[in-house]
Amino acid sequence: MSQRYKIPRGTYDILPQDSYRRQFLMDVFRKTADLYNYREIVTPMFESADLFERSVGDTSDIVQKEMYVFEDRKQRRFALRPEGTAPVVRSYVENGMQVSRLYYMGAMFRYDRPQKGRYRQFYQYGVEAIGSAHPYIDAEVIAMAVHYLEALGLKDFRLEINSVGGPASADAYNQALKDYYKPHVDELCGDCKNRLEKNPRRLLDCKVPSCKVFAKDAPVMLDYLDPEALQCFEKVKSYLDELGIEYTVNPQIVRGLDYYTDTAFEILDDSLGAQNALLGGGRYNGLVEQIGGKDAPGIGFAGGFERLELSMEKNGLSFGDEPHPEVFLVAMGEAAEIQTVKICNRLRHAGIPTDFDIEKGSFKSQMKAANKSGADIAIIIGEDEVANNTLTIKDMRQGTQETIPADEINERIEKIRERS
RNA sequence: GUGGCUGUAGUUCAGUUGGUAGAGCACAGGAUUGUGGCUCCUGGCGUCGUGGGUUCAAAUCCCAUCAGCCACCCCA
Repeated sequence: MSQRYKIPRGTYDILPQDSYRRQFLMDVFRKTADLYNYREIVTPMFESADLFERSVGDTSDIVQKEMYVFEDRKQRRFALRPEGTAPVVRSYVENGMQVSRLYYMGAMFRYDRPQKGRYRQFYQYGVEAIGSAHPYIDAEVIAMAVHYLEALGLKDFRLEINSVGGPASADAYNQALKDYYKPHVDELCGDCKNRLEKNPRRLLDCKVPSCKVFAKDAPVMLDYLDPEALQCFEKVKSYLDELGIEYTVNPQIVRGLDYYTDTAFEILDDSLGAQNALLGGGRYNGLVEQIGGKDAPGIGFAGGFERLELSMEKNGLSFGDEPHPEVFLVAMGEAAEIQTVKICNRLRHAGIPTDFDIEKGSFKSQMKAANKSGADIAIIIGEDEVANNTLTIKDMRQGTQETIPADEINERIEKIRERS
């Protein structure tokens, strides 16, 4: 026997019987983005590794231990994209785009240990609004995220926002944290000892009880914001209030990507388990310039479809209807088979989803197939029908049927469609 | 990268102190030779995740490995 192959770790197949669910999530996202006048952008699944190292940050976990890096045949270093913002900004710069409101959907890749809501290849939806620093845009982007979740029927999520300020306030705050934690270095866990030097903000997130004790009284980020950032944050909040969007300010939100400035936010669903972030985002006012473009502010968010599905299942929400044929043809005998092929073709070209099973032998098993297909209508074509140039139309829901002249088929189908 | 639990038919799982495998669902056919859904009947040799070890004998015990789930971590 030949080798049986297995799907790579941390990946999954979307099987045909489930694909309409993902399609539904994508359709609703597109419709929501249309409402806000955002346009889709599609970028490659891989980019220069360097792009992510510089933007996401080479001290971040994503770059340090989760990125799929490879060389091509000419020794160029590439990475499977671990996130969507850097590629979109790269395209924005490369194509000389002006003020842009963009959305995207697609696979992202991170080498991580799989668990509930976490995969190595996962699918994200996201938006980026580049070119405006107006605080309304912050609120609009957040509003769109909330709008999308509500359009799916979700309710049990909460929005948390924060501001991490610009580079100046970030430096001041990092210094304050270092000063605060320094006297307690010996009491911190190993991870936190490293964090103290590299990224003191992460200390606030530590789950180790002995470290948590200190987090409670640690300096608060908002106290170190420069006046401009603080004012901006206030405005974002008031726009959210005007839009009727509920939120809580959580000064401890720490986003794991280095390019974030000012507004940062997350939408969480606590019923999801350990991976409870439905989506997250924030401003990145220095990123465009850093990637080589003319200085321009930006803000965006990204979320994972997998977690959306978990949350929707948990709440028993609908993913729309599973596709099925409207008409299923049942043929008896060779002459009927040719008729069936022709009628099927005609119905399909008339825009009516139609099918039949050419493999099935007995009448009975064809009827079973018709039933299983979910079709509303079965059209039976047997020897009698061929001889008399008629068709038997059966309403599968009611169980009623009628034999009609073959050329009345379209109007009869129309009638039954109207009823259902 | 670390830890815990698990790995038997397409699927969900059972398998008693080691004696080389079973059920529900699904699927297929039939009861009803031109009528589905309900009911009943019939149909399962499946590398017992993989490799090695202990034993007269391993799905069952031991080791390794791979995979899944959950948690740490990180985040979507």
